[in-house]
Amino acid sequence: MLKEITIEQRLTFKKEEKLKSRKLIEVLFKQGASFSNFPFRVLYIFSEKNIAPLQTGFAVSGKNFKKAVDRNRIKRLMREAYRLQKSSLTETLKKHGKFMAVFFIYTGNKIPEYKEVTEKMQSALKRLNKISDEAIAADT
RNA sequence: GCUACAAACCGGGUUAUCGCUUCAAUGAAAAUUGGUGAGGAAAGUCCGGACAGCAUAGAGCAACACACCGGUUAACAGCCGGUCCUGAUUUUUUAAUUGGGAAGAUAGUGCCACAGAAAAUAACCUCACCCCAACCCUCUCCACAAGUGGAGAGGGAGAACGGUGCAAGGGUGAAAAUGUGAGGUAAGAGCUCACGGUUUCGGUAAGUAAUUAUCGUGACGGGUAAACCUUGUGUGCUGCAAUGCCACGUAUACCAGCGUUUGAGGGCUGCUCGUCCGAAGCUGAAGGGUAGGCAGCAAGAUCACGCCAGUAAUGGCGUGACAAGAUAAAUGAUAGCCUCCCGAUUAUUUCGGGAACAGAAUCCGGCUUACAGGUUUGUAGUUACU
RNA sequence: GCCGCGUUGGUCAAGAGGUUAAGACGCCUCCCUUUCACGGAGGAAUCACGGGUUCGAGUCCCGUACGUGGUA
Repeated sequence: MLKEITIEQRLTFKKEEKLKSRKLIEVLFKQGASFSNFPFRVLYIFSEKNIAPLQTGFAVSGKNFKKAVDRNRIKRLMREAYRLQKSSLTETLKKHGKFMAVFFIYTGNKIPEYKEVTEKMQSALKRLNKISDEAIAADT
């Protein structure tokens, strides 16, 4: 089991997988659906054809964290947790030719521990997985 | 050695695993390999530049900034050295360290609450003297009701008003016309004199100069220019979201105003001028589209070391180095060990917690603010040893 | 990134360098009323913070903190 996972794939987070298009972000904020899973608020939308099946962005409010150092720290933790756990969602999207844009916003007002971020990210991704499954089922 | 102060510098290290940015090589591609990757403040955006556009960057006014002296620089309100004034600290007290200031108040205007006679023209009160009415005393003459009245002369007394002196004094107040003593006077006064104080000008000595010392001469009329202002010097305006190019995409409908050679409007400046564009549209309002890429953009007032000039800031020469370039924005995450700090336990140790301030966005020179801990140097104090 | 503007009771705010810092709404205390409301009397401000100029700063100057606007 363990051997298979390590050989199977590399857990990367490349430039193509980052949500960078200003236009798509605007659409996402205007029309995208959302749910909140404290301390995250997650926005998502099924998009047109794109260079990668899943594009993601991360944000931290400047109101809660005034120092750039703190914002960077939280974004890095979120990115790391996402990178290590996103594989299953990407796989299902790939299989069915779906494209998705997701945005994570940190709404808490304390700098979190890495452990906490991983746990919460896991549950958030699970929920996203469920949503995409439902969407695929509705299509077919 | 310890303590205090000041200056300069450093501001975690290492191993493993998994990632990110960018560059190079290989490859058809996927990718692989190798290099590379935050700061002293990257911060605040407070000054000064470089660079770019605006006409070739022009003129005047306005506006803004600066202001002891010398040096330094690409430039500055910075920095270095010095002079004077003023506050704070310290038993080196005629000193040291440090904070703040220093063009002009004799160019003009304004303001100075309350209190006070008065806040700047010197007025007012008070004071002294002169003039002088009432009044008092004495003498002479006249009248009669016989001790009073009137007139005149002399003397005393000196109110109010007025005149002269206009100086000192006047409970205040942050601030009131140079302080003390003597002379002088009707009373007084820098009115005069002596010793001082502040200061203009001139001479001499020292210094590049600010200035200092000293001599002579004159003056002595508050404060405030971080009030307006005057003088001198400087600044054209806008900023890399500047600017140039490529790609993609749309639509200018309706309304209002101005104008069509008699010149609307525009060229990123508050106004005026000048100048250029403009042979017909322009502006406002409303609406539509795009918000992708490349250049700018990483070799420079660059950094490190050494030598030389200089008190220093800084400059010159030589050698070596190439040292982030992202764009919803990389420079990281986890674990262990070492180092340091705090707490508990304490011969050692062990356990728990923590790792200063803080994250490039066109680039430099400064300033300001934040900063655990450490290193070095200098000065002062103190103690011990030789 | 770059360029601006502001900060006065709980809130909205006025305030030519000069006595004890207007006003409105709200809050608290007391009076009136059987009680509530209305009405009346009174109270509450480190003028964001730290320096400086001045005899004297909410006001003028410098710095800091916080808030806020514009800009492809």
